[in-house]
Amino acid sequence: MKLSKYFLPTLREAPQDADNVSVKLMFRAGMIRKLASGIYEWLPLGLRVLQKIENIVRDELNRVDGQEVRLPVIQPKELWMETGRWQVYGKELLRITDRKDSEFCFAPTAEEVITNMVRRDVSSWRQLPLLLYQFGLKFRDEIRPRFGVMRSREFLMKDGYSFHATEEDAQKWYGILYGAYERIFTRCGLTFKPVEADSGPIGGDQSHEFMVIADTGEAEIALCECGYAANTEKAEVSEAPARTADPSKLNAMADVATPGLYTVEDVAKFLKMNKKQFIKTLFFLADGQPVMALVRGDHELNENKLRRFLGVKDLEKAPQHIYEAIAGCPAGFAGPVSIKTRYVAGKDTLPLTKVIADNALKNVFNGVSGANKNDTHTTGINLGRDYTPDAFADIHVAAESDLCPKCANPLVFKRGIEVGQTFKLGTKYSKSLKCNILDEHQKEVPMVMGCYGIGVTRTVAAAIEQGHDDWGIIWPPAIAPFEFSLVSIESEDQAVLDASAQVYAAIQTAGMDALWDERNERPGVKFKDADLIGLPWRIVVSSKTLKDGECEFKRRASKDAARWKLAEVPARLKELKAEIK
RNA sequence: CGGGGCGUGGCUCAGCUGGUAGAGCGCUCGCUUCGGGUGCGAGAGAUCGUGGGUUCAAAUCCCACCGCCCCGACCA
Repeated sequence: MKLSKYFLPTLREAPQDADNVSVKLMFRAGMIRKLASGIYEWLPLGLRVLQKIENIVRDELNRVDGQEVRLPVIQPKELWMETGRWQVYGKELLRITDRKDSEFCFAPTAEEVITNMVRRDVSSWRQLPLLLYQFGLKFRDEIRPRFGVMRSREFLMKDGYSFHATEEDAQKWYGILYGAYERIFTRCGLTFKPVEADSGPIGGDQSHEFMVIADTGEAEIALCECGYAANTEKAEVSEAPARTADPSKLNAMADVATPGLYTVEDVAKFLKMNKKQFIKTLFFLADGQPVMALVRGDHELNENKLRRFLGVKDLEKAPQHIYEAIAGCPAGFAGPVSIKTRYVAGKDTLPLTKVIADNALKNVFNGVSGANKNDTHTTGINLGRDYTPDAFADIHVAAESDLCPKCANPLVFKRGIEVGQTFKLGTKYSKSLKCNILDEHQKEVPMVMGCYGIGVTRTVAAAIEQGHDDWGIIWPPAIAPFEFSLVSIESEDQAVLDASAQVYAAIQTAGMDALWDERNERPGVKFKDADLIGLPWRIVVSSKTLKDGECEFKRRASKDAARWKLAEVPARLKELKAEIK
C-alpha cells in the first residue's frame, strides 16, 4: 500500500479525552476515531489489526473443529425472557423497540440465540459435540466507558459456544479450548496469564480469564510461584496460622464516643490504632434473609465468596433500614457484640439469621467494632468471650500478605487486562431454553455447554499497552497491520523509487505487506510517522544507501539499523517471515 | 446516581472585568529544503454545543437543556 493514497490521518497530539497510552496511540496512529462515548470508528489501519487477530483466532478454533457462524446483533425479548436475563441484565442491556412495538435488545452476548439455534436443529447425542463461534459486534451499555476501546460500549467479540452430550465431554473440551486460547494469545505475541475466575452472572462452575499482564490493567490478579493464579475476585487464601493470646493481656470491653466517624479509616485514625484491629461489620440480604458478615478492618469483603459459602442465589448489601432494625444504629456503628439479642422487630424487616466471620478474625484480639449505638465504638472485643459467629469462612478479597490456598506461601499481586474468558456453563442455558437431546439410552437430557469469549478490540489495546515506547506503537509481527514500513527518502528520485518498488515487490512475493511511504515529505516526517505506527520492520531506500547498492533495515523494537544488499533482500525477507508463527 | 470539570476551525488551546474571533499544528498554492516533524510567503477553513434571557451590543453575564471527561457509587 502506498502511504500517499492510504487513509491514515496521523495526529501530532492526542485528543484531550484520551485517557490511557493505548487509546492515545491508537488515535495518533490513525487507527480509531470516537463517534460517541464508548463508541469507536475503526479506520483502515486499525481494522487490519482486528483482522489479523481474527484470523489467528479463526485458525486456532478451526483447528479444534470449530465452525464459524454469524448471529444476529438484534435479538428478540422473548428469548431473553426464557432465560430470565431480560430482567437480570439490567441497564447494561440496550433495549430497542421496532415500529410494531416489538421489543429487542442489542446483543451483549449470544447464549440465548445460539442455544435457540441449536435446540431447533440438534436432537441427538450423535450430532455432538459441536463448537460454534462467531465474530460479532456486541453492545454493553457500560455506566462509565473509559480507556478507549479497552472498556467501550460497542466492541468486537469472538464468542464461541460448545454443546456436549455429557459432562465428561464438556470437561474435555474445556481443556481443548483452554489450549487453543493459550496458542491464540501466544501467537498474538502477548505476555499473558490464564487465571481462575469467578463465573459471575454468565453462570457455570468453572472459569478462567486470560490476562495480559499490564500495570494499566483494570483487573487485579493473585499469583503464587507454585503456579496458582486467580483473579482477586475469586482468589482463595489459606488461613494464617492461629495465634493464641495471653489471657492477662485481654482487655475488658469499653465504649468510646466516635461522633460522626463511620469508616474504619476514620475511627482507626481517631483511636490511633491499626486497621487490622478492627472488626468490620456488614449486613447483607441473602435471598432476602439478613446475614451479618465480619471481616478484618484492613480487608474487603468478597461478595462472591460469601454468596458461595451461604449457598444462596441472591446477595445484596442490606439497606440502611436493616441496620437500624437489627443493630439499632446506622451502618458505621454496627458491631458483633450480643447482636442476636439486640434484634428489634420492625414491620418490614426479618430477624438476623446468621453471623459469618472471616477466618482472619480468629487472630484479632482486643478488637474494635461498632457498639450498636450511634456515634459509639467498642474496644477490647474478644472472640468467644464477647461474640461468637455461627461460622468462620474465607470471605475477604485476597490482598497483600495473604497466603496461597495451594501451598500457603505469600501471594503476589499483579494487574492485568482481561482479553478472554472461558466458562464451563453446564446446563444453565440448555435447561432454561430446553435445549435437549436424546442420549444413547434414549433418555431426554439437556446438553452440557461451554462458552468462550475473546475481546478482539480489547486485545488490540492490550497489545499496545504491552508494546510501545515514547515514540509510538511497537507491534508484534503477527498482528501488525503491515509487516514493513518501506520508506523512500528522496521520493522524486527515480532511482530511489525504482529500487523501492523492487523491495516492495519482494515483500509481496514473500507473502507479506508493506506500507510504502513515497510521500513528498521530509525524512523526519516519515520516520516519525513510521515510529508512531510501529510496524515491526522498517526498510529505508535512499540515494545514500543506493550508491552502495544497499538499503537499510531496522527493527522498530531496536535502536540499531543494518545494511542489506538489494540482491539479498528476498533471502532476508524469508528469514523474517519465519519469525511470524 | 452523587461530586467536580469542560464544550471556540480537523487537532491542541488562547480570548470570557461585554464592543461581533486568534495562535500553533494540520490543510491548499508557490518557492525553499531533503536521513529524525525545514524555512519563507500567500490562502482556505468557525452558525464560538443548543435554546432562551439580560443588554444599544453576548464567545464573554444569567437560566435551561444536550454532549464530553474525571473521581466515586454501580456493574462485570
